[in-house]
Amino acid sequence: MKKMILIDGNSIMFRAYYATAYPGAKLMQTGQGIYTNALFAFVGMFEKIITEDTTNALVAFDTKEPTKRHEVYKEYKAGRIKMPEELAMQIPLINQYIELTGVPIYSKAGYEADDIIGTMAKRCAKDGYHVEIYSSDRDLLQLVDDRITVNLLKKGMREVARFDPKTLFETYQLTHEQMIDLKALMGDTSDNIPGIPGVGEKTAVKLLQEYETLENVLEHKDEIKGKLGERIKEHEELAKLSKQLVTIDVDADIECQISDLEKGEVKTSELITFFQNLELHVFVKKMEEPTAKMESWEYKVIEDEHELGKILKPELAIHFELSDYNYHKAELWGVGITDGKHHYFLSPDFALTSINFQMYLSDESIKKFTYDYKAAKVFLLWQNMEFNNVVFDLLLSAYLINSHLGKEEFKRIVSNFDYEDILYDDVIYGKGAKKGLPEKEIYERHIASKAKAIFELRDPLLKQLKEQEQLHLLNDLEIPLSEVLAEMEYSGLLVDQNELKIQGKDLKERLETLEKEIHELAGITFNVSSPKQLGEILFEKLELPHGKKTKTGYSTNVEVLNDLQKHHPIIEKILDYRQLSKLHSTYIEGVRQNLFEDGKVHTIYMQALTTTGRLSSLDPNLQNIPIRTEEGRKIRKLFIPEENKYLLGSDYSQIELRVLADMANVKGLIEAFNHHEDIHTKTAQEVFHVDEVNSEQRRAAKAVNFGIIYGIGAWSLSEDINVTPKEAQAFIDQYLSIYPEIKDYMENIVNFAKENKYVETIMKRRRYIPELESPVYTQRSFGERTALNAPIQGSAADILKKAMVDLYQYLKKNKKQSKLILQVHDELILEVPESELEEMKEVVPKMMSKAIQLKVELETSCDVGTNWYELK
DNA sequence: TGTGTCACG
DNA sequence: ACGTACGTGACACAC
Repeated sequence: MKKMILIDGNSIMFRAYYATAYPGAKLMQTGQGIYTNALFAFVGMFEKIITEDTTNALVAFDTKEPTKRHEVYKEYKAGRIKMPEELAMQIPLINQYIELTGVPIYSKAGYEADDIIGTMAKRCAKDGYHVEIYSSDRDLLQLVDDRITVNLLKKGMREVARFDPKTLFETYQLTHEQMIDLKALMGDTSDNIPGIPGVGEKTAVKLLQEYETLENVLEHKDEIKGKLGERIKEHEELAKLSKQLVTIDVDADIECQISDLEKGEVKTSELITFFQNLELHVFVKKMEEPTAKMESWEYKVIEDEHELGKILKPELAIHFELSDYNYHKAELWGVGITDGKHHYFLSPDFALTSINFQMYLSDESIKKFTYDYKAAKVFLLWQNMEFNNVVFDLLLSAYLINSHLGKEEFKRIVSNFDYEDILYDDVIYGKGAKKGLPEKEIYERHIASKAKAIFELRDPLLKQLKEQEQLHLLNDLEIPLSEVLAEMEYSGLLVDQNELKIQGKDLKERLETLEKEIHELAGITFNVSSPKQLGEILFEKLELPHGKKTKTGYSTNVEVLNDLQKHHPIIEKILDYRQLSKLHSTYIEGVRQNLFEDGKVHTIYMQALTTTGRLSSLDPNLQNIPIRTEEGRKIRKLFIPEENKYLLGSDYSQIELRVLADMANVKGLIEAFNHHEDIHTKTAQEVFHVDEVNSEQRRAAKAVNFGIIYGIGAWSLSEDINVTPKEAQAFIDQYLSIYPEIKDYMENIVNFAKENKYVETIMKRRRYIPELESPVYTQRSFGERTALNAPIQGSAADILKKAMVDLYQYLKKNKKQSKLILQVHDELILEVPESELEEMKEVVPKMMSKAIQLKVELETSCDVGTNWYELK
């Protein structure tokens, strides 16, 4: 039988909006602040309804105009809350989406979507179609018959309840005709339909089971006893009016024809662009799947040394496809190679055993292009192979052009440069537990296609880098840094396994004791690690005064707990428990899980991830090892140098403030720094007009100095230094009058950002700030703070990176055994043999200080120890 | 998978 | 009326 799908657009749209706009939810938005939550949920539902084999369908919408129902009953739908602005803004998007799917849309002034659906349903059923209606409005159940099925969306939108005459009767013990009378009797608050006051669903069903129809109920009204009978007699007219209102018009005067309901072609490429623009990437991925790319190019599988020998030459793009993001333990899935004209695939076995290939990759005089040089280089180091003289890295280049791209996957990066001949990794390999290799031809081609993309994007990206004056940044900073980081990661950091065991055992025991004590004090056992359970115990069972609440319950963070210390002895224990369990699970267990057979941890420095230009570290994160509390700091004893070596650490003193002093040309700061004054004390002296600064004053001055770097606000500063927002504001004003150049800088940089849509660092690293154009205040304010902070944080990152490259080259040139092993944003840690200790104590801090020439000196400190704990 | 929490610069 | 400092990563829990 021919199938016709009729969709109640309004009803589904509302359901889509409210499914994702529950109280406290943060509505989904694009970077520009366009709301997309309703669209997102609508598409999800729509895709389930409209499938590839749908041939006939219609989406019906209401219009704003009054309807016939308003004419007979002016209170119709009165009191209904206005459509939220956030939803109204999405209606054009939803319409646009439907149009792109090829499904016809219809609406007509004076008619509700219900009436359009009712009328078309009957017409189609008469014409021999089987009709499937989709809505979340139970009113439509009156349309059910042998040829019309109504599907009601359930709450989570995950499933639908399907009603045909049989299931309808099973569910309500009523026929479809009786559904109308049911509503007429009980009314409907959401549409402001009165029904008979005092009659609800239960009573209405009972009446209909006895008398079958509303008319028959009214006819026999005198038989009905008691209050109910009185009410029916009294409100007979209301019931009749209600019936008129709830009856769907199945013969509406609409010019929509069955022939108009043919589904058109999906406008695939436009739809992809639509989703891309609205940052709904999940749907973009789904679209890519069935639209396999035009196979307008061929690749060749290279299987022997002879063939390989013929294709190896300078300036090939080479892509190593690895099974896992953690390349220290990943396996190779294949290698893609291209010279721009011919494209090749190498199997993992061949690539890793070929002598020709090994020689080629390690050759320092042959230039190569790749994507994620560091990943390939480290992977190959584990295979005892080298990868040298890479002069173009697609990942790093894209990251420099727009630092937001670094977080994206290969496909999304290249598609940003309008290169579309690439599929998503998810689509090829699956994801999560299901990740694996598909058919040979599919993944070989995918891997070769990546090499092709690297090659073809090289020229345009280099051109753009040149225009943005960033070639230096790529060639002399990021690519050399990849080599430095590769060696650091591969070298790894040795862990004292005995210390790990001792600290682990100690922490475990103390945690068990604390847990028991906490349970005793609470008078009940519960999971102390569960913020939910803890909140209930503290604020309901123990009735402690609760502070702020979170989305899901009571807040139990350190701040809240500290304020509760005096109320109950349990709090101190909980704070201890929290601290120790953090140390145990994140650091002791974290390190243990990431230990390699060589007794070391091999972190991964993400070189193209942060939007500011900093590195980040993972598996394990070695950039957040505790130091602020003595208890936590002991974790640093786990990390030791190799035998007969020392750890040497050197860090910049207040590099970000110095960068600010330089970039904003702040006379007062420059002078203070160059006289080696304590900058916070100096600031306090100026701000408070005193010679002798007390610790409170210094703390406040320090908070402002920091706050300035983050794009300070009076409110947050007041929280930080415990004064009223007004006092904090006065404090900031005073600060800015002492350092007027900072005030100018703040204004200038925000204006620059608004004009150019980006800000840049000393070394021309860019960060685009789309939030500045957002209509949403919080987004825009965030953009302004970012404009202030990114150049400072980013320049400091540039400088340390430069120092790393300089130092690495020095060590290499002078054939030193000392090597860099850690970078923590403003400090470097090296492993140094005793014989080089004295030299390195000189060289390392000096190279860091001289990495760049600023208007202020870059001071550095230097410490040596036999474990990380001993540094500083 | 999202949330709360907390470790670092 | 509203928000309420920049940049990260990891863990446990709850759904």
